[in-house]
Parts: sequence; C-alpha cells; structure tokens
Amino acid sequence: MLCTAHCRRGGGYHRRAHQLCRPEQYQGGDYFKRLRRRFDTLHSIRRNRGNSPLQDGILMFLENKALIEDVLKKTTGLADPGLVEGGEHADLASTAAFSLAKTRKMAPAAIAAEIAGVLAGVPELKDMKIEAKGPYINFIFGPEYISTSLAAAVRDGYGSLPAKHQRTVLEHTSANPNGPLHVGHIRNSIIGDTLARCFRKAGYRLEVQYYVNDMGRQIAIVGWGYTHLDMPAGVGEKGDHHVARVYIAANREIEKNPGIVEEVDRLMQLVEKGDATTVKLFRGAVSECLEGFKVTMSRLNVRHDRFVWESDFIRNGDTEKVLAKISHLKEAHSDDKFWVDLTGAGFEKEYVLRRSDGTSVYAARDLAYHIWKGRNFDHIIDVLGADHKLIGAQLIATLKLIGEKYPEIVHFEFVSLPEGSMSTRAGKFVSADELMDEVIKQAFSEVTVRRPELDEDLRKGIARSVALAAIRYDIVKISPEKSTVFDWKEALDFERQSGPYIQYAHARACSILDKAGEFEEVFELENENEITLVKQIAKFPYIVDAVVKELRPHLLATYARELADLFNAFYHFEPVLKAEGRTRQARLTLVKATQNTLKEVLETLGIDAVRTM
RNA sequence: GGGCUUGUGGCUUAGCUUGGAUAGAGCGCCGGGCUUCUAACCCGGAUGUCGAGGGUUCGAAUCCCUCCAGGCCCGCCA
Repeated sequence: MLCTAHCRRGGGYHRRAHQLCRPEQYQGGDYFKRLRRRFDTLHSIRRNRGNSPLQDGILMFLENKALIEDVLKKTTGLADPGLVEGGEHADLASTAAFSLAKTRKMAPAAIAAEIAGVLAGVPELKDMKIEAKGPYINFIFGPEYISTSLAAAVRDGYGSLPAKHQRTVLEHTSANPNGPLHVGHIRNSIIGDTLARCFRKAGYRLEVQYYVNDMGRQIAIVGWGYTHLDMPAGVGEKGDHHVARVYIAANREIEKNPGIVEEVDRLMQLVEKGDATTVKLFRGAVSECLEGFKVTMSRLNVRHDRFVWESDFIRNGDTEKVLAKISHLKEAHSDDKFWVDLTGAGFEKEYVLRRSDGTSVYAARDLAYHIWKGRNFDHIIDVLGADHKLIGAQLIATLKLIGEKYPEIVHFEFVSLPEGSMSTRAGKFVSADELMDEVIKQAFSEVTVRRPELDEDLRKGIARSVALAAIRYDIVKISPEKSTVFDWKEALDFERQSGPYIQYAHARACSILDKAGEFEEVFELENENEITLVKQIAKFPYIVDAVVKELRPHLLATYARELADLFNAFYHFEPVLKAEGRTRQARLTLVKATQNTLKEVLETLGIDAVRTM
C-alpha cells in the first residue's frame, strides 16, 4: 500500500480517543504509578509569594489543601493523610481514621472524633469548621475564605498563577500538509491550544510550535500531481482544499499505474539531496496548504508561535549530527541500513534511522527536532495522535540513550465518521472549514430567532462566537483517551453541557451588571446558593494548576460547566437587582466575581466571552 | 500473534494516576415553570449487575489477575 494517510501528528481516521504517554510509560502499563509531578507549583507559589502576606487569597483553595495536609501529617503521623474531596459534606475530608483503626485498635469514628478535636485547636485552621462525621474528618471553609476568594475573583486576570522562569515548548496539530484540517486534526489543535492557554495562565513561558512535514511521501505525491496533472486552484479555493484535490487525484493515478511510485521515490531522494527544483516544488505545495491551515486555525482561535520545517533539520546538518552521535552507542547497528536496538527499553522492532539508499527516515529528523527543542527549552510537550504511541516511546527511549531531554507526550484517540474512518487520500473526511460554516449557519439562525431585534452584523458576530464555543467545547470536554464518532446533531446542539451554555451564563451575568450600574463591593455571603457558587469560583486557580500538572485540559471544561450550573441555580433562586442594601451589594459582587471568572475560564478555553447573546 | 488502550442507565459522558460517605451530569422520556435580573434557562420523576469472573482491602467503578468485546500500533511510510 502506498500511502496510509498517516498524518504525522495524527488527526485521525480511526476511532478511539487519547491518552497520556509519559516518558516513564511504555513498558509496564502501570506508568501512572510512576507519574511524577514535574511542575511543583506549590513550591513556586511559596517562593514567589515570599514575605508578602496572603495578599489576595488568590490561591486559597490550593493553600488550604496543602495546609490541611501538613497539619494532618503531623497530627496523625501518616505519610498519606487521606485527604479527599468532601463532596456534599465538606470542602475537603480526611479518611485518616480508617488507616489508624488497626494500629490504634479503636473504632474509626472514635479516632476521627479525637483528631477533629485536636485540629479544632490548631490556630492556622481557625477559619475552618472541622468536624467528625462518622469515620470522616470534614473541613468546611469559613467566612474569611469566602471573602478573600470573592475579593480575588473580581480582579482582572483572576486565576493566573505566579510567573515561572522555565521555558516550555508545546507542539500540536502538525498535520501533514496534504489536505485541509478535518474534524480529527482539530481535536489535536483544540487540546493543544487549550493546554497552551492553561500553561500561560499558570505562569509558564511558552512557545507553541507546528512541525511542518515538508518532505514526506504524501508531499511527494502532491508534488508529482502538481507537475503531472493539470489541476490549478479554482477561483476562491483555499490552498489546503486545492492540495487535497491534487493529492486525491494523484493517488487515483497511482492506483491505476503503480509505476508512478518510482517517480515519487525519486522526488523524495531529490528533495533530500537538496535539488533546487524539487525543493521549490515541495515548498510551494506545502506553503499553499499551510496558508489554508492558518486561516482555519485562526477561525478556531488556535495560534502557533512558530512553524518549524522538517527539511531544515536535513539542511542544517542536525540530522547527520544526531545519527553520528547515535552511531557511537553500543545499541547502534549499521548493516545496509542504520538502526538502533531498543530491546533494552522493551522494543523488539529495529528502530531504523537511515535507509540502505542513504536517505534519512522521519524518525531521524524527529530526533534532530527534539534535540533542538530540548536545548532551547526546559520542558517539551507534544500533542500527538494515538497512532504515535509507539514511535513516541521509541523517540523517548533513544533520546534517553544519548542523554538528551525528552518530551512529555499527550496522546489523543481518533475521531471517526459514522460511516467509518476518515481518510484524506480517499477524500473521506469532514473538513474543519465545512464544520465551521455549518455551525455558524445554525448559530446565526438561533440568534435570529432569539434576538430578532439585533442588527444583522451583531447577530453574525454572536453567531461566529457561539459556533466557535460549540466546536471547541464539544471537543475539549471529552477526555482525550476516549475515541469519538463525529456527530452533526451533537455539533449543532447549543444546549446544556455545551460551550454556548457557558457563554450564556456569562452573558446573563453581564446583563445584570449592566443594569445594576455602580455599586459598592461587599464580600460577605450567607446563603447556600451564594456560598456554593463562590466556593466553585475559588477553585479556578487550583483547576488551572491541575490541568498543567496532569496535562488534562478537559478538567477545565468540566469546571466551566459546573460553574455555569451553579450560577444558573443562584440566578434562579436569588434575586440580585431586587435585593436591597448589603444583600444587593454582596450579590452584585458575587455576580461580578462569577462574570469575571467565567470570562477568564472562557478565554482560557479559547472561547469568546460575549457580553450579549 | 505481541504491545498499548477503551468498555459506566436507551444514547453521550464525569469519576479511575492519589481506593472511602447513597456512582455525578447531559440528551431522550414523563410532569411542572416565561406579567418576575436574557427560557441557549430552571425544578421534579423514571432509568445503572460501573463488560464478565476471581483476588487484595475494614472498604473497589477506582488497585492486581484471568477472560470477553471494540480500537490503535507492530514499514528501509510519515
């Protein structure tokens, strides 16, 4: 088979979703156990905060958690004090009493009561209500927590974590430039872009890169098509769609006449040698496609800082250098081809880096690329399709052998169509552009029904924002290790557990604030709906931290939905504008805090926080 | 065949790395709510052998083993 439509950083033509592949992974499968928290946020928070007092309570949930953990460890002598989410019972809870029951030969409930009694006297915990409920020790945060959280949440940029000095490079999308981005590729883009936004929110210095595969077989096929098929771009046709037409047609020709494969091979050799005409041919086709990608990604609010071209690592000699370095390893073997024996790392297959005809393979250039990244950045993160799990692990193993930095890889599973796998080569895919167009159309008609009084341009603008929200949220809300089947009905649904649902909560809050006019902020809340809401607001920085630590952007999606849910409940039961005195002021403050948090969350999700819809 | 991975109500899905209090949510279904801050909303109801079976544990959707089913990878492609 000539070309299996493997997009390097796969978008997907299969089913199945994603997973997280850490360097420690691969053999064993129990890599989760070995997961290391590389970004020790808490330490850096403390470092950065220095002597300054708890200035704005920005990180109070995180700090309260750490504080309770510390105190519990000292009180119980346990290495793991069993701190868990308190659910409906509390903000946090400890199950330490269970662990102590055997050694102390006491009933868990009695132990819990005893510990709770001790903790109640600890000065640092004076703002918390600490009580034993059966075997559980419950921690319920008090008024000071609520007011400092509320005060923090009304400020600009709420949720940002202290700046860190480490530099991180994050690569995502990197689809082969042989046709438009489709609904599989943009899973990569959206996971990657959301992660990037979270890293920046978490204070990291970040560069986002797109690795351009400009010397693959697919591109050679496109190049062959350019020179042998008379298929100019149509009027107004986007470059990426044009390239796809040529690619599909060229593949049909190859099916009819397999002899063409030799011509394609020749083009690949020429481009590696640096033959000027062929290089120009490839570069032209790739650029045309890339221009189309950029338009699509910009519509999706996805941005790269740098496009790195694969062929540059041939031209600048880096590929040769890494091959030379590897050749000194005892694992290196040179027969007619050049390969590395990775059996020591658990891989049986020969890891081939140079063909017998002397040309390099993809893996060799990828090594050169990663070495370059490792020498310019402290952390490397790649977002790759699940089809790259093996090659990613081999890459990591080899980088370890030569003592270079290796990436953390976020894998995501594939998006398929109801009728089966997507395939650029076969022309079987739903392009991201088509998806955008359809969703915008649907959004426009919804806006028009709901807000007929708004002028058309305004409705169009809202429709674009709503469509973007629907698409990005639909994708990011699913955990990456889950495969999905693309569904038009779901894509066009703007209710509940959707991006527009969250935008709507934000717009409602804006509407109240617009009507309220000036008011004095009051940071005291009393009833349950208010307190539940502010406690959710207070968790935002903690969620940002969790996303970058665990590389799981869908946590933010879940958080956003829960925040909108709680605001809607508050909205429904607690009148704001009609309330009076301090209650009105306090509720307005809470609405402002919610609005501000929703805005920050939406922006971190790459979604427009529209003020009206 | 080997490695990796997924399996939670009719459908979609959270929770699983760090085991704990009656497994959360949306769609769909049934019943309510717009003279009241935007109904892209809210409230109530029905719906679950957490793929199956073992094991560890005071306690398992979560950890371990076996099995079943789907998927991905296993190229001198990228």
